[in-house]
Amino acid sequence: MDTITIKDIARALNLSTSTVSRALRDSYEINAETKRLVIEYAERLNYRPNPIALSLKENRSRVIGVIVPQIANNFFSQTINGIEAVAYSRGYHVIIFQTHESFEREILTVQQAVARKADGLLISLSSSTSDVTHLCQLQEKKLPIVLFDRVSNELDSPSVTADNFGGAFAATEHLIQTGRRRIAHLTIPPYISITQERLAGYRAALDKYGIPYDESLVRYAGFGQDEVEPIVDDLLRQSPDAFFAASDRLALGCLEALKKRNIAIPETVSLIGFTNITVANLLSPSMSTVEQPALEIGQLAAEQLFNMIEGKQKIPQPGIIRIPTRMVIRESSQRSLVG
Amino acid sequence: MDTITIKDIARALNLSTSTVSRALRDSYEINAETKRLVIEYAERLNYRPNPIALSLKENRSRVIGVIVPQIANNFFSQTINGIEAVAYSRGYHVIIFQTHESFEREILTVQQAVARKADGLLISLSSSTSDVTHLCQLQEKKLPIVLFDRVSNELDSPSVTADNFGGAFAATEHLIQTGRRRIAHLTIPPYISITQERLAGYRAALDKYGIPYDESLVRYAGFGQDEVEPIVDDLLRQSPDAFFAASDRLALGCLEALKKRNIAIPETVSLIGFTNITVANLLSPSMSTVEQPALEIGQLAAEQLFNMIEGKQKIPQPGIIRIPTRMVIRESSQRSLVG
DNA sequence: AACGTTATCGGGAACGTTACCGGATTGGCG
DNA sequence: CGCCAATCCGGTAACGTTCCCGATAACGTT
Repeated sequence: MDTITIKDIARALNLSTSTVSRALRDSYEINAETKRLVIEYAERLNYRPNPIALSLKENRSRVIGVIVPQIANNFFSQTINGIEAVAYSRGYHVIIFQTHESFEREILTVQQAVARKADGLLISLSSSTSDVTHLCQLQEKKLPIVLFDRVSNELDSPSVTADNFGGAFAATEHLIQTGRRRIAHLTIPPYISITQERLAGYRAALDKYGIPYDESLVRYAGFGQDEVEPIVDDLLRQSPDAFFAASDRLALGCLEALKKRNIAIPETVSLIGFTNITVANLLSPSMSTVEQPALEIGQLAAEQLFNMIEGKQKIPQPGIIRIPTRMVIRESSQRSLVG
Repeated sequence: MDTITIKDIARALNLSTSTVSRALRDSYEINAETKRLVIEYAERLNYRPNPIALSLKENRSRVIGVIVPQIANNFFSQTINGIEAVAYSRGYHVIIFQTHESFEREILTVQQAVARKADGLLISLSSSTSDVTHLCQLQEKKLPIVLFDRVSNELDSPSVTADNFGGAFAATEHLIQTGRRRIAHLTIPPYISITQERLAGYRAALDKYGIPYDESLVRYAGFGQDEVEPIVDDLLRQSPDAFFAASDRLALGCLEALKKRNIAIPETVSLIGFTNITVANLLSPSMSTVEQPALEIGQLAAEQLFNMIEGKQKIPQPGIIRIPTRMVIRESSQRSLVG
C-alpha cells in the first residue's frame, strides 16, 4: 500500500528506475549530485528494497532452513540459538521446521524448504529416518546441506556432532571406575547415528575393562510420553547397578522412575545422562551428565553451511566435525558405599 | 537451475504460460484434455509453483514473524510450538526473531520483519521496552499484530496472556495460608506488563489477609547471568519466610542460591515459582509452581493473528484474552512445621 | 572536422506467476 | 447463410528490482 518503491522515487525525482537503482547502490556512473538527491529522498521516505523482488531476480532467498525433530527441547533450542547468531550476522534469516520425529514429515518438510527456495539446509535427522535419498537428490541439485547432531554417513555432506563416542566412553568408564559392573544403557531409536556412536563408546569402555557386553542391558526407547517407565522396569529385572541414559528426556524419565520406586541413587544404582539441561545440579540427586556444546555445534554447522553457500565451495568435503563433550560428575554417580 | 517453471511446461506442450497457469489452477475455461496434459506433465516433472514469484505478485509472503526475547527458554519454545502448529496448518511459515531483551534490537527486528513482508507479527515485548510507538506505526499501516505474554495496553491490538494476576494471587494466598507472613517477591524488570500484573496479584492477596505491603521485600532482577544471587542475599536481610519468584530463571536462581546457603526449604523459607519447567517435580526439593499454558497461549495468539490476516478483520478488537494458570503445590511450599 | 572518450542517464528485458483483455474457432439458431 | 455465443486459448502487463545495451551530450584528440 504505502510501501514505497524505486519507481516512486524515480517518478518523484523525474529519473528512471535504473538511475535510482544505481544511485542507491552507489554506482560510479551516477552524478554525485543525483546520488545525493536520490539517497536523501529515499532516506526521507524510509525506502527499503523489497527482498522478495530481489529473491526473484537473484534466484536466492537469503533464508536458510533449519530442520530439527522438535524445538521444545533444550539441546535443539540452544543449537538454533547458535545457528541464528551466525545467520543474522551474515544477513540471512532462519526458518525453522519441525519433523516431530516422523520420516514422512521430514520429507514433506524438506520439500517445503526447497519450494521456499531456501539457500541451504541445516538438518538434524528424525529418529525414524533410515534412508536419506531425499537428501541425496537435493545435493545433486547443488543445494548446500549440512547435517548436525543426528547425522548420516550415507550423505556426502559436512556434519557437525558432539563427540558421542568419546562422551559415552567417558561416562561408561566413569561408572566402571566407581565400581559398577552391570551398566544398563537406555538409548534412543537405533537408526540414528548418535545412537550407534554412543553405543560403540559404551561397548568400548566395557571392553577396556574386560566386562562382557550384555545385550539385555541395552534398551531403545521411542519418543512417546510414557515409554520410559516400563522400559526402566524391564531393565531393573536385569538387576543393573548403573544407568547410562543417552538423552535429556531419557535421563529425566529414568530419574523419575527410579525415584518413584524408591531406588536409592547412587547407592543402589548410579545414573549419568547425556544431556543439556541446565538444572541438572538442582535435581535430587543432582545428576551427572555428559554435556554437549549445543551452541557451538549450531554455530559451527551454520558456518559450514555459509562456506558452501557463499564460498561457492560446491564440492562439500564430507568430513565430520566432532566437538568434545564435557563430563560433569554430580551426586547421581558417586562411588557407592556398598561397591 | 533445474527447477522447472510454468514456462518450461508451456514450451514443452506448445502452450502459452497463461494456459498452463489456468490449467494448473483448474480454470473452467481450459479444455479437460489440455488440463490433463498439463497436470500430468507438471506432476511428472515435479513442478512446484515458485512462492517468491507469488509473493511478489500478490504482495504477501505467507510468512508470519514471531518476535520473542529469546528462544532458549522453555516458555517461549513451547509457545512457538503452539504458533507453528497453527501456522503450518494454515499454509503459513514462521520466521522467528530474538530481541535478547534489548529495545534497540526489538526495533531493528521489527523493521526486518516488515521489510521481509511478513503478513503479520506475533510479539512478546522485550523487558527493556517501555515505548511501543514503533508498533503503533505499523498498526496504522494495517499490519496485523498480536501481542502475547509480554503485552502492552498502549497498543490497540489483541493480546493473549496467562492470567498473571490470578496466578500471582493464588500463589501468594497459598503461601499465606501455609503460615507465611513475610513473603518476598523476586520479579523481572518493571516495564513489562506481566510484572505489573503479578505484582498486583501479590499485593491483592496480601491485602485480603491484612498483611501490609512492604516494598523492601520486592526486588527486580535483570537478565544477567549472576544477578540473582546477590539479590537473594539482599532479600534475606529482610528475613523473609517465603519467596515468590516470577519466572523460570528467577525461581531456579532462587532455589540454587538458597540451597547454597543451606537455608532449609520449606522449613525456613518456602518457595513457589511462576514457571514452565517440566522438571520442577524432580528438583530438590520439588518446586511448587504456577504453570502457564504456553502451548495454548501460542495457539490462541496465532489464531487471533490469522483472523486478522485472512478475515481481513482490519479493525482489531483490542481485547486481552487471559488464560487461567494452574498452581501445582510441591515440597518447596509445604506448611512449615515451625509456623 | 571527424572521430573517440567520458560522464550521465534512460529503455527494456528478465526473474515466475497471474489477471485482464482480446482473438480464433466452432456450433447453433434464426 | 449469416450472426452470435460459447469454448478455448494467447498476448501482455504487472509485481520490484537489476543489468545489459544504448543514447546523448560535452569534451578532447588527431
